[in-house]
Amino acid sequence: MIARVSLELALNKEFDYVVPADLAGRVEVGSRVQVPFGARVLPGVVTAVAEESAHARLKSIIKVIGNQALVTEKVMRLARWMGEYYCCAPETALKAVLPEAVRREDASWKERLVARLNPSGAGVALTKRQKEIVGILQERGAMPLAALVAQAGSTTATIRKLEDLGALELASEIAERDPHAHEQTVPSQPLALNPAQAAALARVVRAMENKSGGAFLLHGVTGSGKTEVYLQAITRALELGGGAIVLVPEIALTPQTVERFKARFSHGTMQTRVAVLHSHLSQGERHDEWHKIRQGRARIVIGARSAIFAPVEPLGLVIVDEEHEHTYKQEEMPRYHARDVAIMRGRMEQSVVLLGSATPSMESYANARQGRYELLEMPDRVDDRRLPRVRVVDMRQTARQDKAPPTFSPQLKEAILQRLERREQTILFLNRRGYSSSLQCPKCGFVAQCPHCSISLTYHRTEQKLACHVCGHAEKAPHVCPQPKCAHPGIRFAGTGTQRVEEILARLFPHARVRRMDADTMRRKDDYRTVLGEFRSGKTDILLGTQMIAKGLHFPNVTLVGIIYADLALYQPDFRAGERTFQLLTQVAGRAGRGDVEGEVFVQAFAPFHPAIQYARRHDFQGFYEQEMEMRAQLRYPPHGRLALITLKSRSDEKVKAAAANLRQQMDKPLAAQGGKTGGTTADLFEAEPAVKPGGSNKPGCDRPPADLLISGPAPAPLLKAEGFYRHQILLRTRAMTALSRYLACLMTQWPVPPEVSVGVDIDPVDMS
DNA sequence: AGCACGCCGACT
DNA sequence: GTCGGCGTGCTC
Repeated sequence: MIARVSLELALNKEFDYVVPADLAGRVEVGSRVQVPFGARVLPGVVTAVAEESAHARLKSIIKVIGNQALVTEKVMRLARWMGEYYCCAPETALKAVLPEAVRREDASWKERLVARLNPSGAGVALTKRQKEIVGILQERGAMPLAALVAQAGSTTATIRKLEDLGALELASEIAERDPHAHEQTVPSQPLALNPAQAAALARVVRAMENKSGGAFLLHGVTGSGKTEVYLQAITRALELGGGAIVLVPEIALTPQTVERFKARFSHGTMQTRVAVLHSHLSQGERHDEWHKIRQGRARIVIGARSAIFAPVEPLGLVIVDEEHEHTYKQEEMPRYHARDVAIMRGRMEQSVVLLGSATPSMESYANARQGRYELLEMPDRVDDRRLPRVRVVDMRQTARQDKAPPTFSPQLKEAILQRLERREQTILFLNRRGYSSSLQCPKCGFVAQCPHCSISLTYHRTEQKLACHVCGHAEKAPHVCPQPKCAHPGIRFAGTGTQRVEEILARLFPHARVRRMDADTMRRKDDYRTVLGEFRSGKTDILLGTQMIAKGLHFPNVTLVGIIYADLALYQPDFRAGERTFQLLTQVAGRAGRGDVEGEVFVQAFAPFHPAIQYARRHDFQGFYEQEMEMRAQLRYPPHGRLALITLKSRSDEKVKAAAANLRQQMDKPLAAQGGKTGGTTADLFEAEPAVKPGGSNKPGCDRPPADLLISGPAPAPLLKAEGFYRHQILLRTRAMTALSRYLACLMTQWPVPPEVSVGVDIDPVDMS
């Protein structure tokens, strides 16, 4: 027998190996194996088994890793699609599908010794002390050795002695690491649904019962009870014999979220294990959680991005919560979007996919409008709670002529004071960490720049350092202007960050208990938990933070939300700036008024009439969508067609510029010279796009680019230099992405990348910088 | 990706 | 005379 193996090298090639007789029963599609390759030994995945090979002189598989195929056939298919669509080597795609902890051979089950009574050792004569120990076991049944030692106040040696006497047995058992073992969950019962929730659930359930799959977009305002719909849909999926994957953005993957799912499913008749996959797990925990799923002992998976590859089988339901979140896009190869992979996986496995958001992405909403997804609307909050009243404060009027504008407008200051008096809580949002986003010398104009990136350094006052938020470079903050000729002692802080706001708050409200929550204060694993716990119990009056406080938090006593600079993101050179601002404002505003008292939101802005701000103020998603769509259509930006972004990098600006120009030339060459056929025939993410018809000859050679391809650039990347590399980009626009992917894959094999330059292709880019 | 083999410059 | 530069090419 022969096995075709995909190695962990992006060679775009598979290699055949002989399956030795003693491994014959253990090698199947999806098995992980170790094979000789040249002078080395490499791990790989079996992608096919065959009787013979076109290749003579085959080597043999050295060994099989794990005792079952680690990649299921379905996940393998998904990986193959991913490689094609995202324009990367199939090996790269396959690698993304297994967590490091599972791929690594050494990460394995943790074993521990468990003591239990030896039934045949009843008559053994024992000392008083020994009888006590045996007594504990009689009472408790089996227990881990370590626990028994602790309980009895004894030693391992004593217990070993009892084992020798035949009174008890010690056996090695797998000790499953449960990352949430210490958490107590109180069982939760399904809540009564309001009509909108019930209607949404009914449609999802019907699709699951039909077993034909289907994609849904659940657009529910903040506080409309999306999670309860998810929970009840999962319940139904389990009843129908399927498992479920729940994707949440990494930042939302807090113990609270996980608890909500465990509370519903870890108790009572529905008792099912919930596996959790996220970046805070140790390698061992991740290994155990994954195998729990693979072995079918956990039927519900909740996790970040990569949990979409969890080997749940059969997969009944996939939920993508906060579907618009950018963290679903992986920014390294393979640059996949977990939401889109979810849609594809659902299609391949006839699973129902449910995307949920209060502020859907333009792409998903357009897909729903065009009938590719079924749209489910939940326009009201549960229990008829009102959406908070949003007031926009024009900061241009607040700013006094000669002075820089204050951080707090009188209106917001007054509102905070009111809450402090009423013992209600406030959330303040500013999407900029550090003390100030730049340090400037007022005399000579010097601004501290990162030596490796084209960006100014952020001042962090607590550590007295300047830090680059792109590459992490840090240096000591100067006290005088570092320009030798200037050395001016006064330094101006431009662009207020959360650290500085914290300082200002202490001055304005000396008695208020303020907590700051951003990447700088959330260093340790349970910082998040602690700070939120304190806020919940009322030990904190004002919670100040960045993105990470924008979503999912549910605190009934929060009646005020203040957004310090609403238009920060609007000045970014990114066509999604407006969309991002709208989403962020809506999400943050949604934190207010989740209790009995109506919530109030103050949005401070220098561009108060910008549509993103105005539509957010009126909670008008549709209105925002319509007007944003016009801009997108004019510029042919998504959802009108799709994007691919080619980025070239080099330490030398000259080299990368020349390389980019050369690549563009290559792309402009007449198509005849490139030969080959046109169009895409593989499954596309959305089939309704044949701007290019399949056909033409099947001659080897490159696929032609789609007929509607629009090429722009090369142009310097918005962030020209990052981590020491100069970057130039070529932007591609088309409605036929599959065709474009194929063309690009081929182009990349044919175009010789100049020395000291590297090229990356990003399909459906999210971060354009 | 790595590690060969392979053909031209400054060293013990 | 050798050690070593990294240019092409192969790995089942």
